[in-house]
Amino acid sequence: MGFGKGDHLHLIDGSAYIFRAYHALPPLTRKSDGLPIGAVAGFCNMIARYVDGNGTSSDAPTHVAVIFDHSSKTFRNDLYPLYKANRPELPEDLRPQFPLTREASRAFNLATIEVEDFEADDIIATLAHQARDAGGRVTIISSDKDLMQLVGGGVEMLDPMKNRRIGPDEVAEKFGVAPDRVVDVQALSGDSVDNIPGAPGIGVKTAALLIQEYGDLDTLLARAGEIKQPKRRQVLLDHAAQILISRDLVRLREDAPLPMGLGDLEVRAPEPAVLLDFLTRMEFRTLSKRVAGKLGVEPPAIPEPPAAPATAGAPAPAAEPEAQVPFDHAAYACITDAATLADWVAEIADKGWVAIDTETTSLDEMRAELVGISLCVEPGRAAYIPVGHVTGGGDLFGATAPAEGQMPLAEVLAMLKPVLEDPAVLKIGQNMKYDAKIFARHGIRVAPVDDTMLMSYAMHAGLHGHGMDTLCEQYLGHIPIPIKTLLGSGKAQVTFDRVAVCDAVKYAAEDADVTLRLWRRFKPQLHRAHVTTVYETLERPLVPVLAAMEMAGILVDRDTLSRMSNAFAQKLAGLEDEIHTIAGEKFNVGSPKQLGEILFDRIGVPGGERGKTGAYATGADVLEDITTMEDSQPQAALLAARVLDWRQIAKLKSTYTDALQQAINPETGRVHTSYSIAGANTGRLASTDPNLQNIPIRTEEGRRIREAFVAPPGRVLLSLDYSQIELRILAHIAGIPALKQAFRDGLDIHAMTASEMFNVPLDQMTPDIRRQAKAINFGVIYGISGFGLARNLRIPRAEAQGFIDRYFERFPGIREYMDETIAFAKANGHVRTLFGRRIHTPEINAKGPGAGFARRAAINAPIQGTAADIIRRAMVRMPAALDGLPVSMLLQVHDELLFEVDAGAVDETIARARAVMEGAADPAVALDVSLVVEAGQGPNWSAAH
DNA sequence: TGCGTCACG
DNA sequence: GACGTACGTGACGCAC
Repeated sequence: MGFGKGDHLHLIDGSAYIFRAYHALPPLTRKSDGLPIGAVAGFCNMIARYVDGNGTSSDAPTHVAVIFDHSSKTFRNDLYPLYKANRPELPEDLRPQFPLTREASRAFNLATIEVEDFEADDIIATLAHQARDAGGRVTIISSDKDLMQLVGGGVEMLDPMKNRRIGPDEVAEKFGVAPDRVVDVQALSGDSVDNIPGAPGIGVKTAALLIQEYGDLDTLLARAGEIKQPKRRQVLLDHAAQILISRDLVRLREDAPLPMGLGDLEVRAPEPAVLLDFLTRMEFRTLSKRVAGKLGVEPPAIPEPPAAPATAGAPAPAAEPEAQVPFDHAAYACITDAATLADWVAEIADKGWVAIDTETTSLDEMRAELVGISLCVEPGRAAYIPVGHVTGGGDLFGATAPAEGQMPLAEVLAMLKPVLEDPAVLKIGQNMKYDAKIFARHGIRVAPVDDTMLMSYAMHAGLHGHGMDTLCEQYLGHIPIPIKTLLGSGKAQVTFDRVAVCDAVKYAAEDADVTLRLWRRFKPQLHRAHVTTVYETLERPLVPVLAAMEMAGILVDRDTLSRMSNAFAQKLAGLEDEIHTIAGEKFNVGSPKQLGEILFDRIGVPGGERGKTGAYATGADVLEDITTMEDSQPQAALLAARVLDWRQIAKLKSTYTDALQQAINPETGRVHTSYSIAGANTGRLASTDPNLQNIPIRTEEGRRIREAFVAPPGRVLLSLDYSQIELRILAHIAGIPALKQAFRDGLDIHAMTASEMFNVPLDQMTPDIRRQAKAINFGVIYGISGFGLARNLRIPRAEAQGFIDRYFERFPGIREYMDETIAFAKANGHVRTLFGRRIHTPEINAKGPGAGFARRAAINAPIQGTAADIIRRAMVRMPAALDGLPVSMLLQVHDELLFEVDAGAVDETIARARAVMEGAADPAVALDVSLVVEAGQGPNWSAAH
């Protein structure tokens, strides 16, 4: 018994495991008595996976311990009473699970350590220290950044979720300094989670810079007076004591009194009787069976409680967490013959649902070729049907041949089509719009569908992304096989058809498996989150509508773009020469860094603010200011003016005239964008590849790009857009009588605002006064601040604040709306639109500047989100309303819908589409303000406006 | 890959 | 009283 050179100690951060397990799993209870055991179940699964992993690892530990926090109060509370003071209260159903997790750890025969008055982190630090001194190696199984200070000299970390090793390089990447200086950086930057104060206004990046420059914290504090930036200098001088306390709080103790020595931690196999007894008492059926199988003993019998009554529709949540059915890649089938596929199809039809996923050669659905299809009908049982895999391609000519043993694509599709189109079989996907488009290109109309991405979006917008990897990790506690491991990355990246079939099976089938598990979890949660209506009316029905719009695409005239590109190229060359002459030297005009150095260092323009990277800011607002310095800085003023011209043209050329030509699909001759439904937190769509929601319009030169978006002969483009929809929604939600009346009277709303605020009669309104009022109106929607308005209008801050105060005075209701919205967000962690869409605001109760962002976002979200809901409702109803007319809906630009229609059907289309749009809130919400839609038409998008 | 910049609503 | 600030997006080029 002992520990020395060649030994390898694993230290498992048990407390972190518990919290991870608790949050990853639904609130499960023990069947027989209702004891909450979700966290214990998750904990056991993680430990079981860990033990299994060691069995097959060539780098298995010789010693291992699981470390827990003893209680929430430690010596750090004596150092700083507010330590961890803003931690939320421990959930009621978690506390009783703590002793059970200790018991679980012991049942797996793992040394289990906790020490009064010390955190788990200190015990880990102490053990790591001892093991290192003894000449052994240490792996800390945790992703807690607070442990990163221990890395180095034979100690490394392993992130158990990402299965990623964390060595000195990874620590340096996170903190910007070597592990031995991490404490210094943390002392400066503080930590809002643990309520460590640090130095106000200094984050990790600034802290790392300072430590890099001065070597260590003590030197930095001793020489703080030398710091150039006045704010930083003052902060360090004023808060030295607080920073030193912070260091004591973050520095881990290496002298925790331990109840055992390293030698006592030798790896021991579990005692089957002890472990199975524990699992049996917890009533973990699946895990008991699995563990018994591994240990080669008979699984224990656990009496099955009486079955719950069957419910209609979606299946009830699994009795045990989904994680209890392991993701076992070996259990996934590869379907290569018709008989097997027929069995699967029969089972799908019988079950009434299937999770489905397609593998293709491209993310662009309009160009992607189908490579394989995966199916899953119950957790853990999934299959992959390869149809388009190839072999070869490595030689000079890249010749390939179809991989052997694949069913013909046509036969597979013919067999699947009946279930895919069967109204009684629900097709479940993750981002189904993608798969539906692939199938549509093969003549299959997939319906009905459910989409786990959209379910998550309806429930969790603002909390996290909704991609499969995120959802799987968050809700299933599992990291799916990264696609990169199959395709590689960068230059060496290949398309999915080049992946060996046996590798593809594991990856593809797992995706369908994950999707099905997510669906079983999310489906019953929708109504508990009160977002069933949102999902059923604003998300799910939008999938086929958007798929049709994207497949239709818009006709773009390549010649027009090409001519414009050439003209831009000439103009750019001329401007570039001129700019170089003015500057007196050649430089890259497109480099903000080089431009800044010329303006501020060489020419000597006063001011010049540096950004995060240390380069001067040279944004349009900065350059515009410089153009006004004709008298004092004539050279710089001229240079700035020409650079602004150059930038505008360069933007138009690279982003629009050049890129759009690339985006024209060779088969259809049209441009097909892709809308992300779950991209923007507020409910807005986002357009990508290419983005057709930011085609220029504000300047004359830019607007000409829209002339390249055309209708084919005999047809016209038709644009319908909501007039002032966000201000109308504001008038309704905040209940502003003057604003509502103005909309009823059909007034120019910005002029009315100006008149009301500045006491100018409408018939004496000047464009400049109206412009200011317009900025204030928008400011209100954005969660106005004096600073922001001042910057926008380029007026003194006090004056801007005066405007805002007057606005609140003249339009009572706005202030109340803002206060109530923020209070709601603080109490509930989310805000809602008029149609019930939830937008989470997790930062609203934060301490730092994040709270300011969150407050403004919370004010804006119900307004922007309600507008987004309204146009979604219109879009969902549009196909039925336009049925029979020779028209296609092509694009959505937040408050505008663009159609392509036969010239003879324009009036009828306008009438029907306008009725849908103006009535889109009905009958769910009766708006106090009517919605007004303006229409325009023409041979191209510019003319249609 | 992150940042600065700029296009849109 | 200080903090940093208009809301929501996506794409491009530069510099690392």
